Amino acid sequence: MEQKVTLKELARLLNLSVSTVSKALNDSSEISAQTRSRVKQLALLNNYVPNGMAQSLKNNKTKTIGVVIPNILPSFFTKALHGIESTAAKAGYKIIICISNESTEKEEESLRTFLSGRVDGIILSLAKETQQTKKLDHLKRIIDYGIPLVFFDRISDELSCDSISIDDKKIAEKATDEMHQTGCRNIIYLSTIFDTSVDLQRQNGYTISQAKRRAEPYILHIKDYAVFQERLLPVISEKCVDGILAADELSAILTMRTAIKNGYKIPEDISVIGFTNGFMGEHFLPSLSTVNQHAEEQGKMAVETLISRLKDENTDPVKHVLDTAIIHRESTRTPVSFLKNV
Amino acid sequence: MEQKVTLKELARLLNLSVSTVSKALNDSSEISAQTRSRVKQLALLNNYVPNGMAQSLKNNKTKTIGVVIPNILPSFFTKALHGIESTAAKAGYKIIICISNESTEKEEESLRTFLSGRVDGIILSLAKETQQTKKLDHLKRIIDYGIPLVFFDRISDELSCDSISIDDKKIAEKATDEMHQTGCRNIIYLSTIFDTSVDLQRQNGYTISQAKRRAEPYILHIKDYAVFQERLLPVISEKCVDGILAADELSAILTMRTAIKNGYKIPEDISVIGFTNGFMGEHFLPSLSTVNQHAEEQGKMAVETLISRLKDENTDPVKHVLDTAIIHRESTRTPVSFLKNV
DNA sequence: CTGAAAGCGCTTACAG
DNA sequence: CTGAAAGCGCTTACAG
Repeated sequence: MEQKVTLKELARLLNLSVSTVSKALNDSSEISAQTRSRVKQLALLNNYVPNGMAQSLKNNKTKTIGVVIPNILPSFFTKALHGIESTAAKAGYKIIICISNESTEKEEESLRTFLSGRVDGIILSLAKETQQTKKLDHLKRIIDYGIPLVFFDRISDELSCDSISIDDKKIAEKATDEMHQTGCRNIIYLSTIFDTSVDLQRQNGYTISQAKRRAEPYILHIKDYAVFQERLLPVISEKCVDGILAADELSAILTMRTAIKNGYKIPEDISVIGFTNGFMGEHFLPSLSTVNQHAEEQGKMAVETLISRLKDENTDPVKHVLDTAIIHRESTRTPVSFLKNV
Repeated sequence: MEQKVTLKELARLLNLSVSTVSKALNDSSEISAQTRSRVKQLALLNNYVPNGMAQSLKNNKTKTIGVVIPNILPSFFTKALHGIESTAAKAGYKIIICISNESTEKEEESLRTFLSGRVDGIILSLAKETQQTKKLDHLKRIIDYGIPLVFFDRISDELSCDSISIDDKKIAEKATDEMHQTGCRNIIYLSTIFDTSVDLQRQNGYTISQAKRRAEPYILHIKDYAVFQERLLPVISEKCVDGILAADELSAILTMRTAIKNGYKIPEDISVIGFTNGFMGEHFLPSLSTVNQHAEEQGKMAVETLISRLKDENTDPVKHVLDTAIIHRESTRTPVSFLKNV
C-alpha cells in the first residue's frame, strides 16, 4: 500500500516550498514554466491527488451537489437522477444523494447533513408529507443559511427559490380534452400521490377540462397499491368509465392490468393516459400513452440552474416551467381511428 | 442570511477556549457536566453545525461511501442503489454516486475523484467494457491506495476484495432445468449484457443444463435493443424455440412483446424466464417469471461488508454468494399444469 | 520567480 | 477541569 503523497512530500522531494508546488500545480503564472513542468512531472509520477477535503475547507467550495428525492424507485425519479448525475459530472460536480422516503423527518435529516458545508448547493423534490403538511421550516433554514436550493417537479411556491417543473395543469387539461375528442364520455382522474403539488395541478387541469363540457369531475384517490383493483373496479362499472387519466406511471399500468384482466379492451372500451414516460409504460402491451414529464430534462435543468445560481447569487429566483406534450401510443384511440369507428 | 457559526465564535460567546468547546460538544469526560450543558445549549441556540470538511480533514474519515454503478436505469441497479442508500443512511453514511455508463474511462474518472480523500470506501459494480477488456489498473490503484473496495453483482475474481453476488450459474442451470421439466424442448439463452461476469455465469449454467440432456446450447447475443425483434424472431421460428432464458429484465419483456405481437402464446408456446425482479416484469401481462437477483439485499450487504471492512482492515476478503430462487409467475408453465396438458 | 506565514474549522495530545 | 499549541493538507496575500 502506497503512502498517500501530499504537497509537503512533493515539496521535500523537489527541494521547493509547499507554496511553490501548490502554485505550480495550479498553473500559476507566478511560477517559471520550467519549475511548473518539473513539479507536474513528479506529481504525475507519484500519483499525486490533491486532498479534496483540504481544498474544500480552504476554498469554501466542495464541487458537490446535494440531491434529495422522495423515492428512487419510480421511473420519474430514476430518470431525473440520471439527468442530474450526467449533467453534474460533465460540469465537474459530484452528487451526494439522500432519499427522503416521502417523510418530512428524513428530509430534514438529509438537509441537516448538508448544512455542514458538505455541498455547494442542493437540488430537491419535496416529500409527499412535506407537501401535505406544508411544514417548510427545514427548507427555510437552508435558505437562511444561504445555501442555494433548486426545486424540481414537486416544488413549493411559498419559498423564494429557483425551480423546475412542467405545466401539469395545462397538460392534464389537454389530455382530458383529447380523451373526450376521441369519444370518451366518462373520464375519471386517478391518483396515488394526492396532495403533492403536481397532483393538485393535474387534478385542476382535469377538472377544468371537465367543466368545459359540464361533465362532473370524478377524482379517485387510492392510497395503497395493494387495494388497487378492488378500489378501481367498482368505479369503472358503476360510472361506466371509458377514460382514465392516471397521475403516475404505476397507476396507469395497474389500471390497464385491472381493466384487461376483467375483460375490458384498451383503448376500445377504456382509454388510459399516464404521467411519466417510463420503460414500464413504453413496453407494456398495449403501450401506454403518456405525458412526457421530461424527467431527464428536469434533472439537467436543475443542475444548470443551480450552477448559474452558484455563480450569481443576487438575481431573482427563476421558475422554469417546461412545456410538455402527450406521447401517443396504444392505450388511447387516435382521433382518426375514432372517426372511422363512428 | 445568518452567518455560519463556528467553534471559534461559540468559544468567544462563552468565554471559553475552542478546545473546551470542542470537547464539550463531543461529550468528553474531561469537561465538567455544567460546562458541557452550557456549551450545548448555546450551540443549539445558534444552530451550530460542525463543518464536515474540517472534521474529515482532521479525523481522516468522511463518513461517506463512494458508489459506482454502470447504469442507473435498469431496475436492478435502481433497486441496488435503494438498498445501498437506506443501509448507509441508517449507519450514518452519506453516499456519493457516479455512473460509469458502462465505460471504463468514466469508471476510471469516478475512481480518480474518490482518490482525493472524499470517501472512506467504495462500492462498485463493474462496467461492461471493463469486464470485456479486463483492464483493471484503475481498480488496482484504489486497492494500492488502501481504500476499501467492495464489488457487487458484476464482480472480479482477479482482485482481492470483498464482493457480493448471487450464484448466477446455479440458478441459470435450475431455470433451464425447470423449463425443460415443464415441457420445453428448444430452450435458448438470450443476452444483451454479454461478456459481463454475470452473463458468463448464467450462460454457463444454461449450457450445463442443456448438456445434461445432450441438447445443443443456443446463445443469442443482441447488442442493440433497436434490432431486438428482427434478431429474435427468425431464431424463434427456425429453431422452434419454446423456452427462453433472458439475462436481463428488459430482454425478457421485449421477448414477450415480440412473441405475443407475432402470434405466439406465453407460456403455452414459449416459456420465458428473466433475471432481476423488477416492476416491469412484475406488472407485465403476462407477469414475468424471474430469478430473484436480490438487488436491494446485495446493496445492503455491500454496505454492511464495507463498514465492517472499515473497522477491520486486515482480515481476508469475504466473497458473499447469495442463494437465490425463481419467482414463478405467468410467463412459465407450472409443472402441474404441464402434466395436465400431457 | 520563490518562500514564509497565516488561516480554513476542526481535534487531540500535552501542560497546568 | 480548562486552555495553548500543533497539525490535518491545502491556498493565497505578502515579502523578498
